Amino acid sequence: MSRPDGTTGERYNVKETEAKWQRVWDERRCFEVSEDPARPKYYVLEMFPYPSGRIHMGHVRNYTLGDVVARYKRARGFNVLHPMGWDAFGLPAENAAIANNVHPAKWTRENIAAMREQLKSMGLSYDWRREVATCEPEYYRHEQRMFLDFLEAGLVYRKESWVNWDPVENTVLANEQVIDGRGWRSGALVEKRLLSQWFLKITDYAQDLLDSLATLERWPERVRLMQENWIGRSEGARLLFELEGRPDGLEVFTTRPDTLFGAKFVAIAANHPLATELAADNPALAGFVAECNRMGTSEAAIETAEKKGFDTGIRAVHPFDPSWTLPVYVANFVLMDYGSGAIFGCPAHDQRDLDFANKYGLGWTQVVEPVSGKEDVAAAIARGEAYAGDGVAVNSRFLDGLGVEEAKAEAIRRIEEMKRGSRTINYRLRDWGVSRQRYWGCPIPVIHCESCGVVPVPAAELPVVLPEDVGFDKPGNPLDHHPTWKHVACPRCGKPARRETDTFDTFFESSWYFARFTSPDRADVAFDRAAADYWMPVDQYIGGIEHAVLHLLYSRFFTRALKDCGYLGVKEPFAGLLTQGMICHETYKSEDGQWLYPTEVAAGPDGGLVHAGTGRPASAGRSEKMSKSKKNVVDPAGIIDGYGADTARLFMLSDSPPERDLDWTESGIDGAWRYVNRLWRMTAAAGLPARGAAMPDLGAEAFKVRRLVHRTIAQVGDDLERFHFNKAVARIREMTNGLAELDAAQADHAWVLREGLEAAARLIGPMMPHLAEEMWAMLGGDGLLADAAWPAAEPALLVDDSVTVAVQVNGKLRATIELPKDADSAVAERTALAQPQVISAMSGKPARKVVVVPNRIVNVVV
RNA sequence: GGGGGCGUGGUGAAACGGUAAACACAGACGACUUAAAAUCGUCCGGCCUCGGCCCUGCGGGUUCAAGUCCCGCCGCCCCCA
Repeated sequence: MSRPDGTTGERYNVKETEAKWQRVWDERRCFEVSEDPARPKYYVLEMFPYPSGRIHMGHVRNYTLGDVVARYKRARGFNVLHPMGWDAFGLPAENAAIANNVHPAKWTRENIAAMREQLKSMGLSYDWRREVATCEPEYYRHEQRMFLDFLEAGLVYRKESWVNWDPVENTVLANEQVIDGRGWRSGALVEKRLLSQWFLKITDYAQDLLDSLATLERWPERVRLMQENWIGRSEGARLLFELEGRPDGLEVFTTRPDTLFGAKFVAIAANHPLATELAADNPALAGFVAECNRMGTSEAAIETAEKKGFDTGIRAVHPFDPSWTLPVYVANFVLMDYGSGAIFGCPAHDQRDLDFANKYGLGWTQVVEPVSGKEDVAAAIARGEAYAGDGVAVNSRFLDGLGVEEAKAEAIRRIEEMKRGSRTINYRLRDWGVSRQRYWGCPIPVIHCESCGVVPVPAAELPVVLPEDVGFDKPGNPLDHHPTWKHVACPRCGKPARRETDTFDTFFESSWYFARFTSPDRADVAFDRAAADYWMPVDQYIGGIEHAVLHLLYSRFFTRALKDCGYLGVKEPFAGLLTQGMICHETYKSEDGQWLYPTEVAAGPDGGLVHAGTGRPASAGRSEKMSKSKKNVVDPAGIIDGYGADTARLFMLSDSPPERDLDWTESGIDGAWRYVNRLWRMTAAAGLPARGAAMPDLGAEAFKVRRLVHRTIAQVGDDLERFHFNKAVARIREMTNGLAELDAAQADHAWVLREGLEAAARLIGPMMPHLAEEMWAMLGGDGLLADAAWPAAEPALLVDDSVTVAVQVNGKLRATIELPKDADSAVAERTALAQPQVISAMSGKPARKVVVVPNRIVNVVV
């Protein structure tokens, strides 16, 4: 396939043209915006990138989608805010520092500069004046202030807590950063450790975060579902089991109080205070506890592990029967942070409890009888399957005969009556641990004093600037090793004290950046309230589905917290959300099974694939998400350099809907490239009448195409409103095919061709802005296309005066007929029945019924 | 195990319950060319007795009409366990 070769004349010179228009937009400050109460605002935001140093195809797709929306809304008259920035703190910078002996700050800033240039080569309509980088004190000083305000507002607390410890990264991981018991980045097996940590009270907002999901109508249903599941509200009861021979009781959480009479044991978490106490003088138990602590804290890890327990010898008294006692086990499947860290086990109706009871010979009693009576609970239990379904209480004294829900209510009522517990709502969501034992992050602005305890850094002393003179030669946190930084005087008593050396989880920075873009220059406050009130919420947020839970949930929480602390006026940050699919590519392997880059593979002489360097055979595997590890990546820089930004953008939009995965193919990009050139050639070809020339009388052919042009204008607008970019592209191509049929030598054709090309330029404007601008200039358009209004279709041309109506006999297509639009049903029926194919299909039988859907179909039933 | 989604030509995909496969990619043939590339044109789900018949993972159902709605399977993907 040919690539731009720089020749002038008949060829479209992409490089020069794209650079030219980028320069013009820049010089004329086309995309710089400010608040304008007179105009409707529209805030489009793409998830800001981590500055790894190079953009990848996922970025190209993400930012193309955002740019189409931004440019389209601008053409529609909105005051569009479209900013870009850098999620600049994080581990890779420290890893690079260790590996290459380069300071994280330098590494990050250089990466930002390189990526900024790459983004600029895409021709994105950002207001670059608003660029922020989260690693700069000008940015993070505000979040230090927020933290102090949250502290003040009671939204922050510090506690000793069991954490997921990644032994490779030497840091704490959030539960959601632990996948299958391993660190999400390092892949190392996660351990449990007890550390003093800062927590944000996201659980205070659990109910509102859940309830408000219903208001997020322009969010994908599945993202809302994922958040709902993540928050994990469950209703149940807390109840007290007294312990024989001990003054204290054991508080147990259960969602199934109706199964209390099926209880066979009580189990507590390995790090439950009672377990800790008992382990102190019981080495065997201490050993068991230690074993449990080596396991990850994730629910999945616990679920897949073999159920194990340790009998403490203590007996718990059944709340409904003082003479009935149950053994108390320490069990590895009970979570300290869920509920109260203690459960009672009902083997007949809970799978985990049954597994456990079978292992330790604890027996079972059926207390729920399935209503249908078809299922044999005893037989199922014999097979090792607990019955967790609905039914009626049995063997349960005063609960007998009640349905599961009624029995739950009655059990709770009795428990409350006895003052042994109460109804509770429990959430799976836990408070957000934000402390990280890392250097390249925002310092947590507190000071630890021997006499005063934890003292917040006074607001006037912010920001606590991350020192840059640190070394990475020792393991652990360089802030700890810094000779002077952490030594300060206590702000309260003046005695020597030390700074907190932990930094914030980097999800902290990304939880408010969207609002910072509304007033990035304000040094004194995080947000100019008027600007934030004007622009927020983000009207359309676009990014990867991988952030469906974490980033989006933290941002929703943060926005609420900021609202409650007087920073913002809204509680939901993102009114609309579009989650784009991944970019996939075929994978390749050499004959010895090594992954190969697509550029290392070539077509062999016999039609198969070969390794381009060695000529040895290679093989292609299925298309998978582009990843460095599988080498199935294509560098966007090379594509943009070779084909231009417009070609890359077009390909990103044309073949698949945005939320679906996109297969990157060489032939696909070639196809996009050919179309870019086709449009340019059609425009460059001579013979068009002057702009604004009066419309001549149009012949049938010209009129037909003109109608196509106007229909396309209308449809593309609809498609873009709904983010059906692939359909918009298809329709524009269809229109182009129509325009190509015109003969510019005929005056009426030429006139329609000019109108059609102008329309094409305007319609492709959001998608291929450079080509559009060039076409607009060639066609003699006024000013910049970037500033031009979206075209309007002539309504009269959108209605056809005749329509093709399908004729079916018994639901099978037999003929199509041309009818005047809105023809009378009787006319339609008569015409349909007169069709020879219809008559023959009816084979002489009378029509029993004729269904006429005007302008669409006639169905004859015989 | 629970929840959600998807399943349409060789491929990516279109299709308010109303003419399945628009628009592309790949492929085949032709025109232009000394030739190639580019470009332009024609064909392109299957079967076929050329009149038709069958086609949206499989099996049922609702409807005048089902890719679309309902039920049950099978397969794949995602999330949670």
